[in-house]
Parts: sequence; C-alpha cells; structure tokens
Amino acid sequence: MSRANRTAISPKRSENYPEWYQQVVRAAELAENSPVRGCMVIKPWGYMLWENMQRVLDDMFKATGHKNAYFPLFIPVSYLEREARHVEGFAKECAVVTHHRLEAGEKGKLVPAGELEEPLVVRPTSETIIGETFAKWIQSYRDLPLLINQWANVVRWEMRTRLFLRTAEFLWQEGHTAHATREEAIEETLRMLDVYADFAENWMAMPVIKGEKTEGERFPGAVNTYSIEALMQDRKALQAGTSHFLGQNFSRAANIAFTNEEGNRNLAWTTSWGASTRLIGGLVMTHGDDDGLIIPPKLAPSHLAILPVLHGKADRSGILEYCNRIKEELGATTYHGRNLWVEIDDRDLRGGEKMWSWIKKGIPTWIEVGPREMASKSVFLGRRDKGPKGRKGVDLDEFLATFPQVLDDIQDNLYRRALQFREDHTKRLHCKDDFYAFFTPQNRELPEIHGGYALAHYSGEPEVEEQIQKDLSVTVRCIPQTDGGEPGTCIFTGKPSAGRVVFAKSY
RNA sequence: CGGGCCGUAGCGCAGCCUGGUAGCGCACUUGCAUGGGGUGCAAGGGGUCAGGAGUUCAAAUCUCCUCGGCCCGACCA
Repeated sequence: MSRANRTAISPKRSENYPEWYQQVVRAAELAENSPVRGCMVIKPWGYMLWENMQRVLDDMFKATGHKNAYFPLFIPVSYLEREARHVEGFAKECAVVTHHRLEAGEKGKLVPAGELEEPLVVRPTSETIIGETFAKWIQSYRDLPLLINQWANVVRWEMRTRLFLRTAEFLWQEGHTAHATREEAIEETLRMLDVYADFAENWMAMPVIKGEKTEGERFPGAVNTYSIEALMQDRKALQAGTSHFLGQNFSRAANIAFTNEEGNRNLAWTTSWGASTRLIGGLVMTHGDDDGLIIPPKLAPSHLAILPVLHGKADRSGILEYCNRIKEELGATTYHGRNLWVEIDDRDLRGGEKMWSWIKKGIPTWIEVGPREMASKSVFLGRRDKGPKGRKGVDLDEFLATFPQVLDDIQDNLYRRALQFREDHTKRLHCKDDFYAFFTPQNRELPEIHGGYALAHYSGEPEVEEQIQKDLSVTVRCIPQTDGGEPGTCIFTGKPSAGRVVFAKSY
C-alpha cells in the first residue's frame, strides 16, 4: 500500500473490528495486558484520560450533594449472603481470600497458611458493606438523605476479558444513597442517570439513550435498573453507566432503619449507581478511526502538540522560543474548568513520524512550527477530526485567539458525527422477519459489521427475550425514557405494547 | 466453562504438513547523510520458538497436558 493512503492502524475497522480495537488501545498507549490474567496496566496517557473523567464526574457528584468516602476492599462472605438475588448475581465471579500469610514450602515456594475463620471476598461491588455501614450511620430521618460516593477498584472474575471493556479488576465509582421515601430514592436514581447522560454527551461527545432495563438485565438485588446505552462503530451497544433503585432490599438485608417524625421505625430506600473505566473503551469505539484514537478535547490529556521543525540551518533556538511563547500563552488559558495543556514535542524524530505518533494517540490538535511559520507569524494546524490532509496555515494571533473555539468545534463535530452514525444505524422495525434480517450477517462464516439499534414494539414476555438472545445474541438494551410510550403491537407476540424498546447486540 | 482459531525478537509474520537446534519486515543501537505524510545507506544488538512432559540420535516442527490471546455460546459494568 502506498504511504499516502496507508492507515496507521491495521487491520481497519471494516476488516477486523476487535483486532482494530486492541491495536488502537496499544498504539494510543492507553493500556496493555499484564502478567495477571484479565488485568491491565493503564499507561500514563490512558490514566490521564481517566483522571479527567474522574474529575468531571466527581464535580458533578459534588454539585448534586454527594460526598466521597472509602470502604474496605474485603467483604466478609456472610455480608454477601444477606441479599439472596445479590448472592446469585455475584457468587460465580468473586475472588476469595482464604488465608492471611505465606510460609516457605519446598524448593523456595511460598504456600498459603493461616486460614481465615471467615473467607473474605474482594469486592465485586460494595452494596453490602456500605449497607452495613449505613445501618450504623442512620438512626433518624434527620440523617437522611445520605449521599455517598466511593472511587475504588473492584474485581469480577470474568471469563472473557477485553482491555477496558471487561477486565477482572477495574476502576470505577459507586454512588450509594439512602432516603426516607421511595419517591426520593427514585428521583435520586433518575437524577444520577441524567448526570451520566450529561457526562457522556457533553464531555465524551458520545450520544446515549437513557432507559430502564428489563427484568433479565437488572442488577442483582435491584428493583429497577436504568442505564445509558451508546452505539459503538461495530453497531453493538455499550452500557456506559447504570443507576439502580434498590427499593428496601438492601435496607432489609442490612437493617438500614430510621425513626421518622412520628417516632415510627422505617426501612430506608436506597440507590446505587456506577460508571467505570469501561467508559474509555466506549470513547475508543465511538470516535476512533483507522488512524487510531480520537479524544474529545474536553477530556483530552493534552489539547495541543507543538511539533517544532528543527533541521538543517534552521534557527533552532528561535523556533523553540516561538513554540514556548505559544505554549505559555495557551497554557494560561482556561478551557472548560482547567488550563489548556500543551506539549512541545522536540524529540529527535522525523516530522512525519512524530505527527503520526500524536495522531494515533488521538490528540485533538497539533501544529507544526518551522522557519516558514516564524517568517509569516503563523502556525500549520492539524485537527484530529479532519485528518492529516486537512492541515492548514493559520495566522498566529488568530490561532491564539480562536484556539478554544477550534477545540469546541472539534468537540461538537465529534458529537454530531457520532449522533449521525447512531441515526444511520437505528431502524424502526415492524415485523419479526425484518428484525431477524436486521440482525443476521450476510456472511455467516466471517460476519461483517451489521445490525444496530432496532426500535420495535415488545409486549414484555421474558421468553421472547430469551429466544432472540438464543437466536441472534440480541437483547433489549433498554426501555427508552424518551419514546413517550406510543402504543402499538408487539412484533413477536402480536399482543399490545406500551411502547418501542431498544434492541441490539451488546458488549 | 463448552466449540473454533491462535501463541516463533518490542510489534506483525514465515518456517511446522514432509523433525537436522531459527529467519523476514517494521521497531531498537551506532555512524553518516537527511528532515514540513511516517527517510536513505552502512554496521550492530536482541529469541530457553508461551510453559511442562513425552516420542526420537535429533523437536519451533510429532503427541499429551497446562497457561495466555481472539471469535462464537453461556455470563457480565
């Protein structure tokens, strides 16, 4: 392939999507596999991205009245046992600590010793231990609502893992709240769903559908589960955040009770909600292209790479000084809550090679600065959303004055592009045959990218969901909040349906 | 955990069928020349061929087991 139309990532998305994903994560230096099965090493570029996500989400949680706290990594097995459906849901994927020391064995081996009286589970989620704590903290209605969030790592011993999308250990936040009334708790559940949707759309530039999960997809122990669902470029849905109304299930299990104004003892109503490093996987698959990652400016670890063109008899120090002035001026500029971050890349590499390394990492913009720019007081600006062919010279003063708008324009462009993609691959389907055709690849041996979101009427029988999952690996992603409940007829059973639901293959 | 494919230098691969103890491209190191789309020439470094056991005079190559990766299924943020 000629250099001019070679892509930085191979295979391309259209050739082998899962492999493309792995290659982007590697090429962008987000993360790599570790010696520990199913666990990843998050590299600095990936971790900075996560820190930005954390910061923004954390601000949103604080703005809605939540406070951070930290609870133990280890949970006594007996805690988990208290809520029957919760046990069922998590028992199979728990890492269990049974010993508390190592002793020297044969041939220098270390063997576990000192068996624990009660095994400890490495938290897969913290409802039980936080519930136990809440029970102590809450005595009176005056202690409510209790609005807590925790940033933590959790472990779920998954059978199949993929970097960021599903790893045995992952980073997340889990919010846990307790309320005096059912209504208040439901309100909280939906408020946090809105926070996630706001974050996804306005920060990640990732359009999402908000909705309620069907019974089969519900969090173990929840009364209702809500999620935001994003459509990836292989047209599979990604659950990008969840919010659960837990009713009084966990209050009953942990005895989270309070005395109300009338002096009566009541069980609290609780919620929990979480978003994880999986969001990074979603970002890769929403915006990435065949040249690598594309990071929305509002979350980018770095907004601008300055690539000085230093060669031959060029005025090296003059150019570097010119670059430094740009860096200093932009670095003092606030952009959506933090200062612009600018890097001068003066590595001794060829220009093209250097440029491509930043393209693969997904930096929103880069400028090349050499003698020509110096002479004409300009910069040669590249935008990641437009690709290397779209670079152009811009007057320096104009560049400095408009740079934040350029970033906003990229942010908007990424969102519009992703929204367009979703609309292009969302179909309203009116019969079962069309539904099956929509989700069946032309080539069964080597399935091409197919499907998308199917909006169809569904009367709610769990057996129907089981059947289509068996036939097509398609599930109900959610019952969308937005669809106003236009009634119709279920395309599977012919029974009345209250509204269309969203079907898709999913991660 | 079931079915399929795969594991050879940092990355991508050839060699395996028809055993004779390792090769290619990119990357890396050094030098020179270069230098605005991923450079050229030259000289180098790096692999217990995923791990273990077996068959054999001899195993990357054949057999078995284990581990890891990807896809499909089950499960799942």
